[in-house]
Amino acid sequence: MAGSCEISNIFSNYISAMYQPEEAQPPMELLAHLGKEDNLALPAETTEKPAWFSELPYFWSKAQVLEWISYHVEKNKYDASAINFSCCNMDGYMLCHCTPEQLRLIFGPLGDELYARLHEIVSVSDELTWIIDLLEKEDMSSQEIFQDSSASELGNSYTKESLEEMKSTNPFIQADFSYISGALSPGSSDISASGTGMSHSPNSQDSGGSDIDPDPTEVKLFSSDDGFADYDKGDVKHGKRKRGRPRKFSKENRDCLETKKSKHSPRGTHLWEFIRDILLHPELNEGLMKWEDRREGVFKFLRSEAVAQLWGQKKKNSSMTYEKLSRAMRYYYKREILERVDGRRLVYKFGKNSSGWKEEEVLNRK
DNA sequence: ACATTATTTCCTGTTT
DNA sequence: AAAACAGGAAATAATG
Repeated sequence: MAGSCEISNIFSNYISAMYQPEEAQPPMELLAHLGKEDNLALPAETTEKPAWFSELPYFWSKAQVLEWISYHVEKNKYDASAINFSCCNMDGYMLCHCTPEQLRLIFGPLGDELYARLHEIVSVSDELTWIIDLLEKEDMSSQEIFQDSSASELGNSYTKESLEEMKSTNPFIQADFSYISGALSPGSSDISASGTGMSHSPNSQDSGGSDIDPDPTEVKLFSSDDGFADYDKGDVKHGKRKRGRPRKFSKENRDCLETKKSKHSPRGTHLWEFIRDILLHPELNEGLMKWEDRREGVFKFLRSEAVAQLWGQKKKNSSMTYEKLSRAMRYYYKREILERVDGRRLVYKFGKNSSGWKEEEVLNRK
């Protein structure tokens, strides 16, 4: 009941929240707990989610960037007429690479605020993913993590400061970024640093697709008392599971029905887009996949099971495997979203019906 | 309520 | 022998 248990739940919640871009569960609630029960007033006015709400700034589209800017203009009661909006034609990736000076140039005094808020999100996400990493990789429960000396230091300082701060400044942080950097779980031994992308996995074997990842059935990210418990969970070993997509647990949606989602298939919801986005952000993908031929759109899975786990997390399906993911990939051949590359294991190629991966396209934003 | 789309799951067989 | 690859078949979730 006390600390550790709670923290474990908090993280479970947080993680599940992050891996689920559509269903918004206000993270403030969780953060408030971290901050010791309720010492912070919740800026509850988050009934509706902006488009940038659920994604990592790197992946914001131009429209999302604009929305984000508008949000801060409003919030700061800033005089928008002073802003040259023709200069705001950038996507999240570009935005993230702006210096404070550049932002100040475009947005005036608001530029500093924007820079601060932006990097708050980014840095917090990095730290969060570090912890998530530990949870996954070591197959530890979060209690264990927080009892672990070094981890608890990090965990605590981080929960207290960054989370609290970020909460007070940006209530919307609940990014989907985690799907990229969340399970960068390197080897099964090297826990050093991963969230910010430092180590280049030296092992890019030629055919060892399934490395490090712990047994998929062992991944227990979600604690059991929160509605995620009964969710199929793939009893892969014992009884046979039913065929087809795992059934959705539909509880847990009590009053959040008021926030109706208008967009049906938001960007990044398809497997090939997910794969593409990993490829497009090598600084975050920590050796999950790599381009074999950037021009031609040929790529390779380096850590196939890890990618599958990530995909599973995004889809809230803890029993995803590369085998199943690859079946979906093979269906893309017929639709020409992918082209066949035979003879080369774990290698695929984007087809004419895929988009957004070519260098030109990337440079011209999404 | 029904149809379609995009997977997800399972399986058997083949190839590397 | 262990992974991947191939696809067929069927199930399921979300959408239209």
